[in-house]
Amino acid sequence: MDHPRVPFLKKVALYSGLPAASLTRIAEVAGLQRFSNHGFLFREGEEPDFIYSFIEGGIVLVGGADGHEAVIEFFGPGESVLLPAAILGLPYLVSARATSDGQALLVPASKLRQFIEDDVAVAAQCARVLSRHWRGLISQIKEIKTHGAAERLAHFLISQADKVTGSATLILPGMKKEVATRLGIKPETLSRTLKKLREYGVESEGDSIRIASLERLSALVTSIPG
Amino acid sequence: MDHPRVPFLKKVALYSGLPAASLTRIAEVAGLQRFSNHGFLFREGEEPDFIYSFIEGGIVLVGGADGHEAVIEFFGPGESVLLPAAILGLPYLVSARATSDGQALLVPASKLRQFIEDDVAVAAQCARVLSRHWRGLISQIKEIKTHGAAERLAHFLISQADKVTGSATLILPGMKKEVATRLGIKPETLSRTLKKLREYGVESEGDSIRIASLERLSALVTSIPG
DNA sequence: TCGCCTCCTTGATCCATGTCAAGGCGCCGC
DNA sequence: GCGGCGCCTTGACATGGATCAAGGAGGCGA
Repeated sequence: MDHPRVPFLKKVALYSGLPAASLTRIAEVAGLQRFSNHGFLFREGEEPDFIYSFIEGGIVLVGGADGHEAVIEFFGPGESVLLPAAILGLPYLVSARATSDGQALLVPASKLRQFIEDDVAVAAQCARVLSRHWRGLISQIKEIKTHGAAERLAHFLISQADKVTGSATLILPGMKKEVATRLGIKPETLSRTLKKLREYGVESEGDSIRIASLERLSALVTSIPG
Repeated sequence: MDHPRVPFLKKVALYSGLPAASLTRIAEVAGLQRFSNHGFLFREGEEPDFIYSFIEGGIVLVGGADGHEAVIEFFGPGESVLLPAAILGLPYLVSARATSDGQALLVPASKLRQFIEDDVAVAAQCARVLSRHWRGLISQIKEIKTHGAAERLAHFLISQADKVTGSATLILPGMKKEVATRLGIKPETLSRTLKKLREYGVESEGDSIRIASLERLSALVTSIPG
Protein backbone atom coordinates (compact mmCIF):
# COMPACT_ATOMS: atom_id res chain seq x y z
CA MET A 1 0.00 0.00 0.00
CA ASP A 2 0.97 3.67 -0.18
CA HIS A 3 3.31 5.38 2.14
CA PRO A 4 1.34 6.88 5.07
CA ARG A 5 2.26 10.42 4.09
CA VAL A 6 1.02 10.09 0.52
CA PRO A 7 -2.51 11.23 1.45
CA PHE A 8 -1.01 14.48 2.72
CA LEU A 9 0.97 14.97 -0.49
CA LYS A 10 -2.24 14.63 -2.46
CA LYS A 11 -3.65 17.70 -0.76
CA VAL A 12 -0.86 19.83 -2.15
CA ALA A 13 -1.12 21.20 -5.69
CA LEU A 14 2.61 20.79 -6.23
CA TYR A 15 2.41 17.04 -5.72
CA SER A 16 -1.17 15.99 -6.28
CA GLY A 17 -0.90 15.25 -9.98
CA LEU A 18 2.26 13.18 -9.78
CA PRO A 19 2.41 9.48 -10.60
CA ALA A 20 2.37 7.05 -7.67
CA ALA A 21 6.06 6.20 -7.95
CA SER A 22 7.12 9.84 -7.66
CA LEU A 23 4.70 10.40 -4.81
CA THR A 24 6.12 7.55 -2.81
CA ARG A 25 9.67 8.71 -3.32
CA ILE A 26 8.78 12.18 -2.11
CA ALA A 27 6.70 10.87 0.79
CA GLU A 28 9.72 8.98 2.06
CA VAL A 29 11.73 12.14 2.56
CA ALA A 30 8.88 14.45 3.58
CA GLY A 31 7.91 15.36 7.10
CA LEU A 32 5.04 17.11 8.84
CA GLN A 33 5.61 20.09 11.04
CA ARG A 34 3.19 22.02 13.20
CA PHE A 35 3.49 25.78 13.49
CA SER A 36 1.68 28.34 15.54
CA ASN A 37 0.22 31.72 14.79
CA HIS A 38 2.62 34.66 14.45
CA GLY A 39 5.63 32.37 14.47
CA PHE A 40 8.24 32.56 11.73
CA LEU A 41 8.78 29.45 9.62
CA PHE A 42 11.93 30.96 8.18
CA ARG A 43 13.49 34.34 7.71
CA GLU A 44 14.85 36.37 4.85
CA GLY A 45 18.49 35.70 4.19
CA GLU A 46 18.55 32.13 5.49
CA GLU A 47 19.65 29.25 3.32
CA PRO A 48 16.76 27.09 2.14
CA ASP A 49 16.54 23.69 3.80
CA PHE A 50 12.97 22.82 2.87
CA ILE A 51 10.05 23.40 0.58
CA TYR A 52 6.99 24.23 2.68
CA SER A 53 3.53 23.12 1.63
CA PHE A 54 0.54 23.90 3.78
CA ILE A 55 -1.88 21.23 4.87
CA GLU A 56 -3.73 23.35 7.36
CA GLY A 57 -3.50 27.02 8.28
CA GLY A 58 -1.47 29.55 6.37
CA ILE A 59 1.35 32.05 6.30
CA VAL A 60 2.24 35.37 4.85
CA LEU A 61 5.39 36.05 2.90
CA VAL A 62 7.01 39.31 3.94
CA GLY A 63 10.14 41.02 2.78
CA GLY A 64 12.08 44.00 3.99
CA ALA A 65 13.03 45.32 7.38
CA ASP A 66 10.77 45.91 10.33
CA GLY A 67 8.73 49.06 9.97
CA HIS A 68 9.23 48.81 6.22
CA GLU A 69 7.72 45.42 5.67
CA ALA A 70 6.42 44.44 2.29
CA VAL A 71 3.83 41.68 2.35
CA ILE A 72 4.17 39.76 -0.88
CA GLU A 73 1.32 37.31 -0.63
CA PHE A 74 -0.77 35.08 1.58
CA PHE A 75 -0.57 31.32 1.28
CA GLY A 76 -2.96 28.73 2.56
CA PRO A 77 -3.78 25.01 2.43
CA GLY A 78 -2.63 23.23 -0.70
CA GLU A 79 -0.11 25.88 -1.64
CA SER A 80 3.66 25.74 -1.48
CA VAL A 81 6.29 28.37 -0.93
CA LEU A 82 9.92 28.93 -1.74
CA LEU A 83 10.31 26.54 -4.56
CA PRO A 84 12.50 29.11 -6.32
CA ALA A 85 14.98 29.60 -3.49
CA ALA A 86 15.11 25.86 -2.91
CA ILE A 87 15.58 25.01 -6.58
CA LEU A 88 18.39 27.48 -7.01
CA GLY A 89 19.87 26.96 -3.57
CA LEU A 90 19.96 30.71 -2.97
CA PRO A 91 19.05 32.55 0.26
CA TYR A 92 15.38 33.34 0.83
CA LEU A 93 14.37 36.81 -0.29
CA VAL A 94 11.46 36.85 2.13
CA SER A 95 10.34 35.63 5.52
CA ALA A 96 7.27 33.55 6.30
CA ARG A 97 5.11 34.42 9.28
CA ALA A 98 2.17 32.20 10.25
CA THR A 99 -1.27 33.78 10.09
CA SER A 100 -2.85 30.95 12.05
CA ASP A 101 -1.92 27.72 13.76
CA GLY A 102 -1.40 24.97 11.24
CA GLN A 103 0.57 22.18 9.78
CA ALA A 104 3.06 22.15 6.93
CA LEU A 105 4.60 19.41 4.87
CA LEU A 106 8.34 19.83 4.54
CA VAL A 107 10.43 18.35 1.77
CA PRO A 108 14.20 18.78 2.01
CA ALA A 109 15.43 21.17 -0.63
CA SER A 110 18.40 19.00 -1.53
CA LYS A 111 16.13 16.01 -2.19
CA LEU A 112 13.75 18.03 -4.27
CA ARG A 113 16.60 19.38 -6.34
CA GLN A 114 17.68 15.84 -6.95
CA PHE A 115 14.18 14.71 -7.93
CA ILE A 116 14.01 17.59 -10.37
CA GLU A 117 17.16 16.35 -12.04
CA ASP A 118 15.93 12.75 -12.29
CA ASP A 119 12.17 12.73 -12.51
CA VAL A 120 10.43 14.43 -15.44
CA ALA A 121 7.09 14.37 -13.70
CA VAL A 122 8.43 16.31 -10.74
CA ALA A 123 10.39 18.77 -12.84
CA ALA A 124 7.45 19.43 -15.16
CA GLN A 125 5.13 19.93 -12.23
CA CYS A 126 7.53 22.41 -10.66
CA ALA A 127 7.64 24.34 -13.91
CA ARG A 128 3.86 24.50 -13.99
CA VAL A 129 3.48 25.59 -10.39
CA LEU A 130 6.18 28.22 -10.81
CA SER A 131 4.43 29.44 -13.93
CA ARG A 132 1.23 29.94 -12.03
CA HIS A 133 2.98 31.87 -9.29
CA TRP A 134 4.69 33.97 -11.91
CA ARG A 135 1.36 35.01 -13.33
CA GLY A 136 0.11 35.91 -9.88
CA LEU A 137 3.08 38.17 -9.30
CA ILE A 138 2.74 39.80 -12.70
CA SER A 139 -0.89 40.59 -11.96
CA GLN A 140 0.13 42.13 -8.69
CA ILE A 141 2.78 44.32 -10.30
CA LYS A 142 0.39 45.45 -13.00
CA GLU A 143 -2.15 46.29 -10.38
CA ILE A 144 0.16 48.28 -8.14
CA LYS A 145 1.41 50.28 -11.08
CA THR A 146 -1.95 51.09 -12.63
CA HIS A 147 -4.67 51.09 -9.97
CA GLY A 148 -5.37 53.21 -6.91
CA ALA A 149 -5.91 51.91 -3.40
CA ALA A 150 -9.69 51.49 -3.65
CA GLU A 151 -9.49 49.48 -6.85
CA ARG A 152 -6.72 47.30 -5.50
CA LEU A 153 -8.66 46.58 -2.35
CA ALA A 154 -11.82 45.81 -4.31
CA HIS A 155 -9.93 43.45 -6.57
CA PHE A 156 -8.27 41.78 -3.62
CA LEU A 157 -11.58 41.20 -1.90
CA ILE A 158 -13.06 39.75 -5.06
CA SER A 159 -10.12 37.40 -5.43
CA GLN A 160 -10.60 36.21 -1.86
CA ALA A 161 -14.25 35.38 -2.42
CA ASP A 162 -15.03 31.85 -3.41
CA LYS A 163 -17.67 32.91 -5.93
CA VAL A 164 -17.80 35.27 -8.89
CA THR A 165 -21.39 36.48 -8.83
CA GLY A 166 -23.97 37.49 -6.26
CA SER A 167 -23.07 38.14 -2.66
CA ALA A 168 -20.22 36.68 -0.68
CA THR A 169 -18.77 36.61 2.80
CA LEU A 170 -15.10 36.13 3.39
CA ILE A 171 -12.52 36.10 6.13
CA LEU A 172 -9.39 38.16 5.63
CA PRO A 173 -6.34 35.90 5.33
CA GLY A 174 -4.41 37.82 7.97
CA MET A 175 -4.39 40.88 10.16
CA LYS A 176 -5.62 44.10 8.61
CA LYS A 177 -2.10 45.43 8.97
CA GLU A 178 -0.85 42.61 6.76
CA VAL A 179 -3.61 42.99 4.24
CA ALA A 180 -2.77 46.68 4.00
CA THR A 181 0.86 45.94 3.26
CA ARG A 182 -0.10 43.30 0.74
CA LEU A 183 -1.98 46.05 -1.07
CA GLY A 184 0.93 48.46 -0.76
CA ILE A 185 -0.88 50.87 1.56
CA LYS A 186 -0.81 51.71 5.29
CA PRO A 187 -3.27 50.32 7.84
CA GLU A 188 -4.87 53.73 8.26
CA THR A 189 -5.50 53.96 4.56
CA LEU A 190 -6.96 50.47 4.48
CA SER A 191 -9.36 51.43 7.21
CA ARG A 192 -10.52 54.52 5.36
CA THR A 193 -10.68 52.78 2.01
CA LEU A 194 -12.79 50.02 3.49
CA LYS A 195 -15.18 52.67 4.67
CA LYS A 196 -15.34 54.17 1.18
CA LEU A 197 -16.23 50.78 -0.24
CA ARG A 198 -19.36 50.73 1.88
CA GLU A 199 -21.08 52.68 -0.85
CA TYR A 200 -20.22 49.78 -3.15
CA GLY A 201 -21.87 47.26 -0.87
CA VAL A 202 -18.92 46.13 1.25
CA GLU A 203 -19.56 45.70 4.96
CA SER A 204 -16.79 44.72 7.32
CA GLU A 205 -16.84 43.52 10.87
CA GLY A 206 -13.54 42.48 12.35
CA ASP A 207 -11.83 40.23 9.89
CA SER A 208 -15.01 39.16 8.16
CA ILE A 209 -16.16 41.00 5.06
CA ARG A 210 -19.52 40.86 3.41
CA ILE A 211 -19.85 41.82 -0.24
CA ALA A 212 -23.44 42.53 -1.28
CA SER A 213 -22.81 42.12 -5.00
CA LEU A 214 -19.60 40.93 -6.58
CA GLU A 215 -20.74 42.40 -9.89
CA ARG A 216 -21.13 45.85 -8.41
CA LEU A 217 -17.68 45.69 -6.84
CA SER A 218 -16.16 44.41 -10.09
CA ALA A 219 -17.53 47.45 -11.87
CA LEU A 220 -15.27 49.60 -9.69
CA VAL A 221 -12.20 47.63 -10.72
CA THR A 222 -12.91 47.19 -14.40
CA SER A 223 -13.71 50.84 -14.94
CA ILE A 224 -10.02 50.93 -15.76
CA PRO A 225 -8.98 47.92 -17.81
CA GLY A 226 -5.81 46.00 -17.20
CA MET B 1 27.49 17.75 -36.90
CA ASP B 2 25.09 19.94 -34.96
CA HIS B 3 21.96 21.46 -36.31
CA PRO B 4 22.75 24.92 -37.75
CA ARG B 5 20.54 26.64 -35.19
CA VAL B 6 22.26 25.07 -32.19
CA PRO B 7 24.81 27.91 -31.93
CA PHE B 8 21.92 30.32 -31.52
CA LEU B 9 20.35 28.21 -28.80
CA LYS B 10 23.62 28.28 -26.90
CA LYS B 11 23.37 32.04 -26.60
CA VAL B 12 20.14 31.72 -24.65
CA ALA B 13 20.24 31.01 -20.92
CA LEU B 14 17.14 28.84 -21.14
CA TYR B 15 18.86 26.41 -23.50
CA SER B 16 22.59 26.89 -23.11
CA GLY B 17 23.12 24.30 -20.40
CA LEU B 18 21.15 21.52 -22.06
CA PRO B 19 22.70 18.26 -23.30
CA ALA B 20 23.37 18.01 -27.02
CA ALA B 21 20.47 15.65 -27.70
CA SER B 22 17.94 18.06 -26.18
CA LEU B 23 19.51 20.97 -28.00
CA THR B 24 19.20 19.30 -31.34
CA ARG B 25 15.59 18.38 -30.76
CA ILE B 26 14.75 21.96 -29.87
CA ALA B 27 16.82 23.37 -32.73
CA GLU B 28 14.77 21.35 -35.17
CA VAL B 29 11.54 23.10 -34.23
CA ALA B 30 13.00 26.54 -33.52
CA GLY B 31 13.03 29.47 -35.90
CA LEU B 32 14.61 32.88 -36.10
CA GLN B 33 12.54 36.00 -36.48
CA ARG B 34 13.61 39.57 -37.02
CA PHE B 35 11.70 42.38 -35.34
CA SER B 36 11.96 46.11 -35.52
CA ASN B 37 11.91 48.85 -32.95
CA HIS B 38 8.53 49.82 -31.47
CA GLY B 39 6.83 46.82 -33.04
CA PHE B 40 4.78 44.42 -30.96
CA LEU B 41 5.92 40.81 -30.85
CA PHE B 42 2.65 39.81 -29.25
CA ARG B 43 -0.15 41.41 -27.31
CA GLU B 44 -1.85 40.85 -24.00
CA GLY B 45 -4.75 38.43 -24.25
CA GLU B 46 -3.44 36.47 -27.20
CA GLU B 47 -2.92 32.73 -26.99
CA PRO B 48 0.73 31.76 -26.75
CA ASP B 49 2.18 30.21 -29.89
CA PHE B 50 5.86 30.61 -29.10
CA ILE B 51 8.53 31.12 -26.48
CA TYR B 52 10.64 34.13 -27.45
CA SER B 53 14.34 34.24 -26.70
CA PHE B 54 16.41 37.23 -27.71
CA ILE B 55 19.57 36.85 -29.72
CA GLU B 56 19.98 40.50 -30.50
CA GLY B 57 18.09 43.60 -29.40
CA GLY B 58 15.43 43.63 -26.73
CA ILE B 59 11.86 44.24 -25.75
CA VAL B 60 9.82 45.55 -22.91
CA LEU B 61 6.96 43.66 -21.33
CA VAL B 62 3.99 45.92 -20.73
CA GLY B 63 0.60 45.23 -19.25
CA GLY B 64 -2.59 47.22 -19.00
CA ALA B 65 -4.45 49.52 -21.31
CA ASP B 66 -3.06 52.48 -23.18
CA GLY B 67 -2.55 55.49 -20.97
CA HIS B 68 -2.44 53.12 -18.02
CA GLU B 69 0.46 51.01 -19.11
CA ALA B 70 2.51 49.10 -16.59
CA VAL B 71 5.99 48.21 -17.74
CA ILE B 72 6.94 44.98 -16.03
CA GLU B 73 10.51 44.55 -17.15
CA PHE B 74 13.05 44.94 -19.91
CA PHE B 75 14.54 41.92 -21.63
CA GLY B 76 17.64 41.68 -23.75
CA PRO B 77 19.96 39.21 -25.46
CA GLY B 78 20.11 35.75 -23.88
CA GLU B 79 16.82 36.16 -22.04
CA SER B 80 13.50 34.52 -22.74
CA VAL B 81 9.95 35.62 -22.18
CA LEU B 82 6.59 34.04 -21.67
CA LEU B 83 7.59 30.65 -20.58
CA PRO B 84 4.75 30.67 -18.03
CA ALA B 85 1.99 31.45 -20.48
CA ALA B 86 3.37 28.94 -22.92
CA ILE B 87 3.79 26.21 -20.33
CA LEU B 88 0.28 26.60 -19.03
CA GLY B 89 -1.27 27.37 -22.42
CA LEU B 90 -3.03 30.42 -20.99
CA PRO B 91 -3.40 33.83 -22.64
CA TYR B 92 -0.54 36.29 -22.25
CA LEU B 93 -0.99 38.71 -19.37
CA VAL B 94 1.31 41.25 -21.03
CA SER B 95 2.38 42.59 -24.39
CA ALA B 96 5.93 42.78 -25.73
CA ARG B 97 7.10 45.90 -27.52
CA ALA B 98 10.55 46.03 -29.11
CA THR B 99 12.95 48.61 -27.71
CA SER B 100 15.33 48.18 -30.63
CA ASP B 101 15.66 46.28 -33.86
CA GLY B 102 16.69 42.72 -33.24
CA GLN B 103 16.34 39.06 -33.70
CA ALA B 104 14.48 36.49 -31.63
CA LEU B 105 14.54 32.73 -31.50
CA LEU B 106 11.06 31.25 -31.48
CA VAL B 107 10.18 27.82 -30.18
CA PRO B 108 6.59 26.66 -30.62
CA ALA B 109 4.79 26.52 -27.30
CA SER B 110 3.17 23.19 -28.05
CA LYS B 111 6.55 21.60 -28.77
CA LEU B 112 8.11 23.02 -25.65
CA ARG B 113 5.23 21.73 -23.56
CA GLN B 114 5.86 18.33 -25.02
CA PHE B 115 9.60 18.48 -24.33
CA ILE B 116 8.84 19.41 -20.76
CA GLU B 117 6.75 16.28 -20.39
CA ASP B 118 9.42 14.02 -21.90
CA ASP B 119 12.81 15.50 -21.23
CA VAL B 120 14.02 15.99 -17.65
CA ALA B 121 16.83 18.27 -18.72
CA VAL B 122 14.41 20.67 -20.41
CA ALA B 123 11.87 20.57 -17.59
CA ALA B 124 14.51 21.11 -14.93
CA GLN B 125 16.03 23.98 -16.85
CA CYS B 126 12.60 25.62 -17.20
CA ALA B 127 12.11 25.31 -13.46
CA ARG B 128 15.44 27.00 -12.83
CA VAL B 129 14.84 29.84 -15.25
CA LEU B 130 11.36 30.42 -13.86
CA SER B 131 12.81 30.44 -10.37
CA ARG B 132 15.23 33.17 -11.30
CA HIS B 133 12.47 35.27 -12.86
CA TRP B 134 10.37 34.75 -9.77
CA ARG B 135 13.10 36.20 -7.62
CA GLY B 136 13.38 39.20 -9.88
CA LEU B 137 9.69 39.90 -9.58
CA ILE B 138 9.73 39.49 -5.81
CA SER B 139 12.52 42.03 -5.59
CA GLN B 140 10.52 44.41 -7.68
CA ILE B 141 7.42 44.04 -5.52
CA LYS B 142 9.40 44.53 -2.33
CA GLU B 143 10.95 47.60 -3.80
CA ILE B 144 7.75 49.22 -4.95
CA LYS B 145 6.15 48.64 -1.60
CA THR B 146 8.97 49.91 0.56
CA HIS B 147 11.03 52.47 -1.33
CA GLY B 148 10.31 55.92 -2.71
CA ALA B 149 10.89 57.01 -6.28
CA ALA B 150 14.45 58.25 -5.81
CA GLU B 151 15.59 55.03 -4.16
CA ARG B 152 13.93 52.90 -6.81
CA LEU B 153 15.55 54.87 -9.59
CA ALA B 154 18.94 54.67 -7.91
CA HIS B 155 18.62 50.94 -7.49
CA PHE B 156 17.49 50.52 -11.07
CA LEU B 157 20.46 52.45 -12.39
CA ILE B 158 22.84 50.40 -10.27
CA SER B 159 21.32 47.19 -11.57
CA GLN B 160 21.78 48.38 -15.13
CA ALA B 161 25.45 49.09 -14.61
CA ASP B 162 27.86 46.33 -15.48
CA LYS B 163 30.06 46.98 -12.46
CA VAL B 164 29.50 47.25 -8.72
CA THR B 165 32.16 49.73 -7.68
CA GLY B 166 33.66 52.94 -9.00
CA SER B 167 32.10 54.91 -11.80
CA ALA B 168 29.93 53.60 -14.61
CA THR B 169 28.22 54.72 -17.77
CA LEU B 170 25.10 53.03 -19.01
CA ILE B 171 22.45 53.28 -21.68
CA LEU B 172 18.82 53.15 -20.60
CA PRO B 173 17.16 50.00 -21.93
CA GLY B 174 14.24 51.91 -23.44
CA MET B 175 12.60 55.29 -23.72
CA LYS B 176 12.48 57.38 -20.57
CA LYS B 177 8.72 56.99 -20.64
CA GLU B 178 9.14 53.22 -20.39
CA VAL B 179 11.77 53.41 -17.70
CA ALA B 180 9.43 55.62 -15.69
CA THR B 181 6.63 53.10 -15.90
CA ARG B 182 8.98 50.27 -15.01
CA LEU B 183 9.69 52.19 -11.82
CA GLY B 184 6.01 52.86 -11.21
CA ILE B 185 6.26 56.62 -11.71
CA LYS B 186 5.30 59.11 -14.44
CA PRO B 187 7.78 60.50 -16.99
CA GLU B 188 7.60 63.94 -15.37
CA THR B 189 8.56 62.46 -12.03
CA LEU B 190 11.41 60.52 -13.57
CA SER B 191 12.74 63.71 -15.08
CA ARG B 192 12.64 65.51 -11.75
CA THR B 193 14.03 62.57 -9.79
CA LEU B 194 16.92 62.23 -12.20
CA LYS B 195 17.70 65.85 -11.54
CA LYS B 196 17.66 65.23 -7.79
CA LEU B 197 20.13 62.39 -8.21
CA ARG B 198 22.66 64.84 -9.63
CA GLU B 199 23.69 65.60 -6.08
CA TYR B 200 24.53 61.91 -5.74
CA GLY B 201 26.78 61.98 -8.77
CA VAL B 202 24.36 60.94 -11.52
CA GLU B 203 24.61 62.83 -14.80
CA SER B 204 22.26 62.11 -17.66
CA GLU B 205 22.38 63.09 -21.27
CA GLY B 206 19.72 61.64 -23.51
CA ASP B 207 19.52 57.94 -22.82
CA SER B 208 23.02 57.67 -21.48
CA ILE B 209 23.67 57.94 -17.76
CA ARG B 210 26.94 58.47 -15.99
CA ILE B 211 27.30 57.43 -12.36
CA ALA B 212 30.32 58.99 -10.65
CA SER B 213 30.43 56.49 -7.81
CA LEU B 214 28.31 53.37 -7.49
CA GLU B 215 29.12 53.24 -3.79
CA ARG B 216 27.73 56.70 -3.22
CA LEU B 217 24.55 55.85 -5.07
CA SER B 218 24.18 52.57 -3.19
CA ALA B 219 24.30 54.48 0.05
CA LEU B 220 21.05 56.19 -0.96
CA VAL B 221 19.34 52.86 -1.50
CA THR B 222 20.66 50.92 1.44
CA SER B 223 19.85 53.66 3.92
CA ILE B 224 16.66 51.67 4.17
CA PRO B 225 17.32 47.93 4.18
CA GLY B 226 15.23 45.48 2.28
C1' DT C 1 -13.52 42.41 37.57
C1' DC C 2 -9.84 45.31 36.42
C1' DG C 3 -6.04 46.83 33.78
C1' DC C 4 -3.14 46.44 30.08
C1' DC C 5 -1.83 45.39 25.59
C1' DT C 6 -2.54 44.90 20.77
C1' DC C 7 -5.08 45.98 16.83
C1' DC C 8 -7.91 48.98 14.65
C1' DT C 9 -10.26 53.46 13.67
C1' DT C 10 -10.60 58.45 13.21
C1' DG C 11 -9.17 63.15 12.59
C1' DA C 12 -5.82 66.78 11.21
C1' DT C 13 -2.13 67.85 8.58
C1' DC C 14 1.73 67.15 5.32
C1' DC C 15 4.23 65.74 1.38
C1' DA C 16 5.45 62.99 -2.68
C1' DT C 17 3.81 62.21 -6.79
C1' DG C 18 0.30 62.96 -10.26
C1' DT C 19 -1.92 66.19 -13.46
C1' DC C 20 -2.26 69.91 -16.56
C1' DA C 21 -0.14 73.12 -19.53
C1' DA C 22 3.54 75.20 -21.91
C1' DG C 23 7.71 75.21 -24.15
C1' DG C 24 12.48 73.22 -25.70
C1' DC C 25 15.06 70.20 -28.47
C1' DG C 26 16.45 66.94 -31.74
C1' DC C 27 15.12 64.39 -35.86
C1' DC C 28 13.28 63.77 -40.34
C1' DG C 29 11.20 64.78 -44.71
C1' DC C 30 10.81 68.17 -47.97
C1' DG D 1 16.78 75.64 -43.96
C1' DC D 2 12.17 75.07 -42.52
C1' DG D 3 8.17 73.03 -40.50
C1' DG D 4 6.23 69.52 -37.89
C1' DC D 5 6.27 65.87 -34.74
C1' DG D 6 7.81 62.99 -30.80
C1' DC D 7 10.02 62.96 -26.62
C1' DC D 8 11.48 65.15 -22.81
C1' DT D 9 11.70 68.93 -19.39
C1' DT D 10 9.85 72.51 -16.52
C1' DG D 11 6.52 75.03 -13.82
C1' DA D 12 2.19 75.62 -11.23
C1' DC D 13 -1.18 73.30 -8.99
C1' DA D 14 -4.12 69.28 -7.22
C1' DT D 15 -4.56 65.19 -4.56
C1' DG D 16 -4.05 60.47 -2.76
C1' DG D 17 -2.00 58.44 0.59
C1' DA D 18 1.42 58.94 4.51
C1' DT D 19 2.22 60.61 8.95
C1' DC D 20 1.28 62.05 13.53
C1' DA D 21 -1.59 61.85 17.36
C1' DA D 22 -5.47 60.45 19.93
C1' DG D 23 -8.81 57.39 21.32
C1' DG D 24 -11.90 52.95 21.15
C1' DA D 25 -12.64 47.96 21.47
C1' DG D 26 -11.78 43.35 22.29
C1' DG D 27 -8.80 39.66 24.54
C1' DC D 28 -6.33 37.91 28.30
C1' DG D 29 -3.87 37.38 32.59
C1' DA D 30 -4.00 38.37 37.51
